[in-house]
Amino acid sequence: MTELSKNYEHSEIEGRLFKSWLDGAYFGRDAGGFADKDKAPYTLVIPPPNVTGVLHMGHALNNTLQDILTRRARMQGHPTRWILGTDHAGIATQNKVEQKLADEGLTRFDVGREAFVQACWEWRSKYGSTIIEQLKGMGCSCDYSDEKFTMDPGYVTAIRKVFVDWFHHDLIYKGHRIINWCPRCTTALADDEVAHADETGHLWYLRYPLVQPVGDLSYLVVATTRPETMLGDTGVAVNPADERYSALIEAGAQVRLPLMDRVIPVFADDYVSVDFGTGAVKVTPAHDPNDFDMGQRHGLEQLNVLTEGAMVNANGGRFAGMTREQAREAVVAAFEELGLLDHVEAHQHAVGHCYRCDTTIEPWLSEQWFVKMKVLAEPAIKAVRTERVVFNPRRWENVYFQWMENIRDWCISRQLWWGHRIPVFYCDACGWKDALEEDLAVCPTCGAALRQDEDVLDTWFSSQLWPFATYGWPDEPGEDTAAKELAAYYPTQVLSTARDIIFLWVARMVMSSLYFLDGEVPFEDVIIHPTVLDKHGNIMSKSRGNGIDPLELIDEYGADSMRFGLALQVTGSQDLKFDKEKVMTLARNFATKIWNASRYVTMNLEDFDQSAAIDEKTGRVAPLALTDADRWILSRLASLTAELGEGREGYEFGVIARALYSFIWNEFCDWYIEFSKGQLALGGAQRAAAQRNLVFVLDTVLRLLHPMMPFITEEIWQSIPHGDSRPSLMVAAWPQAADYASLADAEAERSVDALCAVIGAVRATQARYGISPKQPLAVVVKTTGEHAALNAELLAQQLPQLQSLVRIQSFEAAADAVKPAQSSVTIAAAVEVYVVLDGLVDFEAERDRLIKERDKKTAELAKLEKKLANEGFIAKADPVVIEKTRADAAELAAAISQIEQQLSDLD
RNA sequence: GGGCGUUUGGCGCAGUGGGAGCGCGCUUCCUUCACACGGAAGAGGUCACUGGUUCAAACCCAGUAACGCCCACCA
Repeated sequence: MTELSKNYEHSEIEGRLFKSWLDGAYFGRDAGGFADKDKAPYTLVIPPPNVTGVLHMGHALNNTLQDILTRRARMQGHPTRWILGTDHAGIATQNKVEQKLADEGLTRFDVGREAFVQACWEWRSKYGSTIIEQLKGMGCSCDYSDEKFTMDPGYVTAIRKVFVDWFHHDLIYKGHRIINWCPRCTTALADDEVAHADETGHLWYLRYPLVQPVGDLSYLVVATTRPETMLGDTGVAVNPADERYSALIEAGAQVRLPLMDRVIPVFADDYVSVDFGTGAVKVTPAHDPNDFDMGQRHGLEQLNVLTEGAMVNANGGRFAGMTREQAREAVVAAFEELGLLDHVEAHQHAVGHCYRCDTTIEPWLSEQWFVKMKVLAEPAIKAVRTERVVFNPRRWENVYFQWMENIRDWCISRQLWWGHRIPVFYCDACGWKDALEEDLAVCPTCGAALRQDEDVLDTWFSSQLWPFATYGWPDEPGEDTAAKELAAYYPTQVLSTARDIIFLWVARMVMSSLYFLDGEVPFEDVIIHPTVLDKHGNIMSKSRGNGIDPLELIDEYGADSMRFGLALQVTGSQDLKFDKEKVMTLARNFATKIWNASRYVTMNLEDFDQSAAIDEKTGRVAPLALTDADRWILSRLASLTAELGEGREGYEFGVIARALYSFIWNEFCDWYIEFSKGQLALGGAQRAAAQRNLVFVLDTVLRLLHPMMPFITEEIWQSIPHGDSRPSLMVAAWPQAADYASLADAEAERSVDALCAVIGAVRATQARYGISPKQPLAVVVKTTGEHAALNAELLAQQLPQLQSLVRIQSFEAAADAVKPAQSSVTIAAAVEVYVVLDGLVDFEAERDRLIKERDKKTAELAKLEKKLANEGFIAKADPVVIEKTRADAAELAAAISQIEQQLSDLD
């Protein structure tokens, strides 16, 4: 047992305690030997942070929540494991390494694929564990002894098994089509990796001359937001029902494409809407997905005019070599020069951007690998419909359904070097090709050298296997370790993550798990946590410069305060506006309060007889309900343990944090500690009981608070004589509500409520008349209501507690007490409190106050009487409510007549 | 164009049918032996608006408005 220092210094304790937890091996499944093997296991997988990642507020929140769940489950005795690891993060990591090369004036092509991949591995070993260290700084109780990585050898095996299986079941195929292309990353992206943003651009109206005039028409006007793509136009489309153009269709009209001098057909297609633009659409099959479809339907040529870096290629004639931005300007200028620019309008439209580098996406025609999603999605939809997987809050299920029900094939190939290379092998000699789980050098049919596909897989393709690949699935031949682990610990209990990866990640884990693990779901619950916004409600972003660095918060306020501050603000429906000053001050003050309350407890234990307080069965200090104050705080503690819900109620982090805050501050500190001062001063049995209860209540709340504030609770817990033999609070037993239920005590609560009312009345009287708190006062209390006689007795017994809070000259409590002369009156729920003011105050002020009080109560009474006069209320309301209303009205009426009486007494 | 969320005292937020709460800030008082990152007493709100259901609505229903987020191939 150590003495608690005068001030709470988070920086002094955090590192030391974390090390002691590591040394105790509490982060593993058996919690250093303290887990209860008979209990159900509890497992969650961390959303693997990118190796390029540094802790941001979203991580701070998400990992706080996961650690709360993990620590609570561990204390409840469940064999608990929070599986840790990182994601290789294809594009992000490749960008970092390319940037490093660029600093040396090199590109990846200069060093070659092999050396580049090697450089990525080196980068990862150098920087990839940054975020892991930051998680430790937060106090996260992940299983650090077995860290996973999405490119571990076992993970590679998993990837290849998945790919080969889907390939052989025709769920993976290669297709030539328009995909989202990032010209800066020079790779394809999946649809959900494209972020759309509304931008104000232009709608350019271009004139395309007809080869042969038809009627009055010598040219067509088409509207476009991307004039540079006209270089690749191979048709112009109109709606078949559009009468303006029906003559053109009948005549089989053609236009001569300006600048390119190419003759292209005018045709009719239902896709074209009559009322947008001019009703005539330029068709660029190689650069627009809709145009691609129309091109397919009408046999148009697909003319690619852009390079992979989004420069105009040789097909672009004299515009070749320009960037797409330059080409846009040049094309518009050329049209203007030719008198073919009809007009320009401002136009708002959504533009796609790369989610990794924000570059404008180019729809681009290329050969890519796709996964057929419909077949996979169906069982995944069903798993959520049947509540085998439950989202919290439930409304996110709608988002999931909406996407899953409209799912499109998933483009999984990336033109990168860092990642899982697509395991498809080709024989150029005989045309053989196949997907293989093991590399193969020569063709099995003709013996020629094989060539492996150049592309790598989308990072999310590997992430989707995370919940089971981290168990070592699939087993190496001859081993069944993973199978055993999965049988014992799969599915995991909960996955906590941000909403923006519901599609990218959550949905895909459900699909792949159902497919590869015999219909098993990857997790039972999904927590979609709020988004952390700045205090004005804006998304935190680099460009806004409004981000808050969690590391600074930890440094300045401590990890516990950050965790508590975040947890406190988690509610089901609302995003989290993070006002650093307010939240962190609140949380830090709370930590200080707990620290000081604990110091108070330890400072009053010099003669504590622990052995007399130990419960033989548990070996821990047990409570002793001696005084009403003792019985009251124990009863309140019983309520608290019941309030911290089990199961999904345990996801109500804000509710739990608030319950703990208000119990500790407003009940334990504000009242019980104050009451205890009187008891301690009395010595004997009262003192002993107070000591036991202070230790017991503090012990219990530290346990309850530990998942949210692990460091400070551990530090204090190590310093108080709770009697528990466990070496760490991390592995101490969770207070079960059932074990505390017998402490509930309605009578004690009533008694202390009355006492608090008396104290409140005296304090208010002092404040009102400017009487010094040091001035001892004569106080008479008349108890009223149902338990008047008993309450009078109970109050009289609490004189020591009363005296710890207010200076008393004399005290009397009785059901038939009489108001002393020259006294003020305060009427509360079950008591009328008279404070003798003889010679202390000006009674005119007391008169004014009483009149105000009377008027207020009269107004309240009128409200209740109106209600009671309402026939509907009497006929239909719950009898209990009616009874309560009647009682309240009677009480008010009595109070008013009391006040009237006092007013006349003043005369 | 669809969908979702939010709207409660100056600020940030709780509160899912029976007398409006918390923290910060504000006013007044108090540095006595846990804590001034504290204690005590106060002031401050027609719970966005309109209509409906109900004996009773911040809470349920319908609609409106503002703000925010997500999804969507109209050039």
